[in-house]
Amino acid sequence: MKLSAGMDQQSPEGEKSCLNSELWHACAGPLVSLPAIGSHVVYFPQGHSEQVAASTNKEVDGQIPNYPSVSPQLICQLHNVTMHADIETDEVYAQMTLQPLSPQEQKEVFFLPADLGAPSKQPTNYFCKTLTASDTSTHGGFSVPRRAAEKVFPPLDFSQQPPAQELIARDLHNNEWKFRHIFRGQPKRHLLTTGWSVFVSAKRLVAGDSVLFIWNEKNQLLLGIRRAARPQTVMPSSVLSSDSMHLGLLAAAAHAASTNSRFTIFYNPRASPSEFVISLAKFVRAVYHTRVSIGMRFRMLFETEESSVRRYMGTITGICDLDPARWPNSHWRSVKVGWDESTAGERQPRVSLWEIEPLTTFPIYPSPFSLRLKRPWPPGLPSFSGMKNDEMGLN
Amino acid sequence: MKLSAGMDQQSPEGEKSCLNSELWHACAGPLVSLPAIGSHVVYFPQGHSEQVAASTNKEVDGQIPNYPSVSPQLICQLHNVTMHADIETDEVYAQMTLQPLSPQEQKEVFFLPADLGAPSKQPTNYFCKTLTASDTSTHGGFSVPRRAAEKVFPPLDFSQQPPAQELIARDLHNNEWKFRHIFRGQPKRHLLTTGWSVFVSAKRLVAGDSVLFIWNEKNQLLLGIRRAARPQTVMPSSVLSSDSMHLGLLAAAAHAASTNSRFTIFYNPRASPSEFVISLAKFVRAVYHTRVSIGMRFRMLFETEESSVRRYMGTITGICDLDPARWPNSHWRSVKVGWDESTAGERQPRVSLWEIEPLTTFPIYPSPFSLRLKRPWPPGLPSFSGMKNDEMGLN
DNA sequence: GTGTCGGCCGTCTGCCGACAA
DNA sequence: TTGTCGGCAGACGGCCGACAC
Repeated sequence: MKLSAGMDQQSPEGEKSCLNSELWHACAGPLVSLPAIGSHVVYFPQGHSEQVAASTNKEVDGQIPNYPSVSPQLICQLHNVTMHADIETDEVYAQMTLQPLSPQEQKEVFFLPADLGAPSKQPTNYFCKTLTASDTSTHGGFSVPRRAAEKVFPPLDFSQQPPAQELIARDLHNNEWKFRHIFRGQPKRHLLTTGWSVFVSAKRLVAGDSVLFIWNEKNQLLLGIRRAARPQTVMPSSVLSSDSMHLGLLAAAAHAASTNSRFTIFYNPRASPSEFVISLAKFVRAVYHTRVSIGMRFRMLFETEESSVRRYMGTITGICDLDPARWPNSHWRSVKVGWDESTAGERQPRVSLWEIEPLTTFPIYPSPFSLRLKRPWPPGLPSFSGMKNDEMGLN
Repeated sequence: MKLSAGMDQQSPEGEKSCLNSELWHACAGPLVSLPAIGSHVVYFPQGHSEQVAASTNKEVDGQIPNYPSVSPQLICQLHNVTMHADIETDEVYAQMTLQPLSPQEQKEVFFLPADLGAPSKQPTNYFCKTLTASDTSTHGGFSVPRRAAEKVFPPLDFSQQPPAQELIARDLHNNEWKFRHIFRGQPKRHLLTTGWSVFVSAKRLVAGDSVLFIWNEKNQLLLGIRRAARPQTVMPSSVLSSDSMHLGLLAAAAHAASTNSRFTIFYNPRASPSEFVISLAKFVRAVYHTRVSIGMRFRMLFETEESSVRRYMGTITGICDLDPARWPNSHWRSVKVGWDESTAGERQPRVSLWEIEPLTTFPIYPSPFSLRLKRPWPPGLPSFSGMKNDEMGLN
C-alpha cells in the first residue's frame, strides 16, 4: 500500500474509520480522555517510551541515550485523532497526528483562551461483567446479572412462557452478533444462550475477561470486550528490537520538533501506564496554577473492576526528576507519593502533577486562568526545559 | 523483566533457547542461511527497512529522511545469532547482535582469510506437504503422500491388520504432538487420524498452509508449519507508527556505528523480501571479485512450492542506485534485471550482486581471493561509500 | 441473585471404504 | 496415487432445571 504524501499514517486497509466512539470509550475505560482535534497538547516522549516498554515487556535499557536529544515535553497541535481496534484482539487504541509548535507559536499559545474540553462521557445505559468459568464453558450460556439485563436490554414480553427475544449487538468492527435472550430457570434468571458460544470462541474469551453491553440513544445494542491483564499477553515484537523502538519514537519526535512537521503516534489506553498526550490546558493548570509541596495530601482517580471510578488518597513525599540523567527538568512523574491504603503496592510510587487533585484548605484557582503567569515563557528557551523549578518554587 | 546491562536483548520469558536448528532451517526454507557467530558480516539498513515495510504493510514514506545519516552498508562483527519462533504463529525469526567495526578494524578485516562458511544444511529425511481442504476439514484426517511416509516415518508392522503405530512429533517450541499413523483404505494409503485435528485447530492451519515432517539423525520426529502467504496476514503494529520504526532502525544502526557498540536486529526469513545481513566474504566476492555488465546473463535461485530450489535465468538490464537520494552508492538491489520466463511478474526487478550467479564463458575467480584487490580500501573513507563505481568499473 | 452441576437430546466430529481424477 | 465423499457411531455442544452459597 503506497501512500500519497506526508508523514500522516493511514489506517490499515479495510479498517472502518467510523468506529463507534461510545463503545471505544467504554472499552478504554472511564479515565481515558482524548484531547480534541485541533487543540493544543503536551506530548511526553518518556510516557510514550513507557508504553513501548509495557508492550514489549522490556524496560528501557540504561545504555540507550536520549538520542537525538529531545525536550521532555513537546507542545504540539493535535491535527488528528482516530480511534481504532485491533482486528485480532479488539484491543482499543488511538492514532494521533501531532505537530510540534515553533518557539514563536509556543509563546503565543499561552495567551489563548483556555480549552479545558469536556471529559469524555461514559455511556449511561451499559453494564460490564467479568466472565465466569460457566460463562466461557462450552457447557452452557451466559448468565446476565438481573439489574444489568433490566437496565440495558429491551424489556421481554412476559406473556410468553418462557419470555425470550433475539438480541442483535454490534462490536467495535461493526460486526453483528445475535443472541437468544431468555428468562427461565428456578429461580428465574436472564441468560444468553444460542449464539453466545460462537461469540466466545470467535473472540477467544476466557474466564476473567470482561464483556460490556451498551444500549445507546439510537436504541442500538453495542458489545465490547476487555481482556484480563494476563502477564504473558504482550509479546515482544519480532519486527524490531525494543531498543530500536525506543530510539525510533525519540527520533520521530526529534525530527518533527526540529522541522515543525507532523508525526504519528499510537496510544494504547489499556497497555500504557499513563496518558502521555495531555491537553495543554490541563498541563498548564496543573503545573503553573497549582502549588504543591512535600507533605501535601491529594486524591487520585482509579478504575474499579466494574469499570467505574474511585478515589485513593495519598501524601506527596518528594518532588524531583524521574530520570535526571536523560530527562532533566521533566514534569513526567515528577511527584513521589505514598498511598494511604495497605494494598498500595499496586499503585505507582510516582505520578504526574496533572493526575492528582491536591487537597488544600483554600481554593487556589477559583477559575481557570484567573491567576496570571508570572513569567509566561523563559526568554531564552525554546521549550519547557528548566522552567519547572523557577515557576513552581521547588527545591 | 529488567535486564542486566548492555544493549543485548534477551529472548522473551520462557522462550526455549535450545530451539531445534534443523527444524528452524527447514521452516525458514532452503535459501536461508545465517552467518556464523563471530564472523564478519555486512548489514544493509535498506534491506532491514524493507522487512519492516513488509511487516507493517507500509512502504517507506518519501518524506522520511535518512536520519541520522547512516552508511548504506555497515561491516559488523556478528556477536550472536539465536533462532526463535513466534509463540502465537510459529513464524520463524532470528535475533542477531551486531557490532559495527571501527574504520581501522574494517581495513584489517579485508586481509583476513576468507570465511565463506558452509551453506546451511537442509535435512535429508523430511517432507513438506501443502494441506488440502480434506486435510484441514473436521471430517477426516491427514493423507500422507506415500513416498513421504515411507521415507520419513518409521516402518509399520505389516503383520498387523491394518498396520498402524503411534507417532510422536515435536514442534519448534518442543511441544509434543501424538498422531495415529495407519495404512488402510482401498486402495491402501497412509493416514494420520487421531490427534491430527487437535494439531490443525491448535495451530489454526487452513488449506494452503504447509506442514513439514523431519526424521532426524537422533531418530526424532520433528514437525514444523509454514503458513501460506495470505495478503492480509501481517497487521500494522499498533505499538509504533511505521515511520517511527523506520527511523528507529536507522537510529539504532547510526548510534551503534558512531560508538562502535552492539545493536540488535530481528530477521524474519519468510517476511523479508531479501536477506539483509550477508557474510562479508560473500559480499566481497560478489562485489569486488565478480565483473558484471549490462546485457550479461545470470542465474538466480528461488524456492519452489515443495521447499526445494530451482534456478531462473535473466539478463542484467542496468546497474544503478535503487534510491539515489537517500542511499547513494549503495550495493543494495543495485542490479536491474529482466527475467526469461513470462511469469516473471512475481520476481523482483532489482536484485543485489550476491544474489545472482553471472554466467561467463571463462572463470573469472578460479578460487576465492586469488585475485588481489587493486585498492582494498579508499583511504579517506570510513565505509564503503563511493567505492562501488571506482572498484567495479561501472558507469 | 448467580455459579456450577447432572440430565438429556441433537449435532457434528471423526474413522471407515468407495470412487474418481 | 490421493482428494473428496457418503455412511455411521460416538463424543461433545448446548439447553434445561436443581441446588447451594
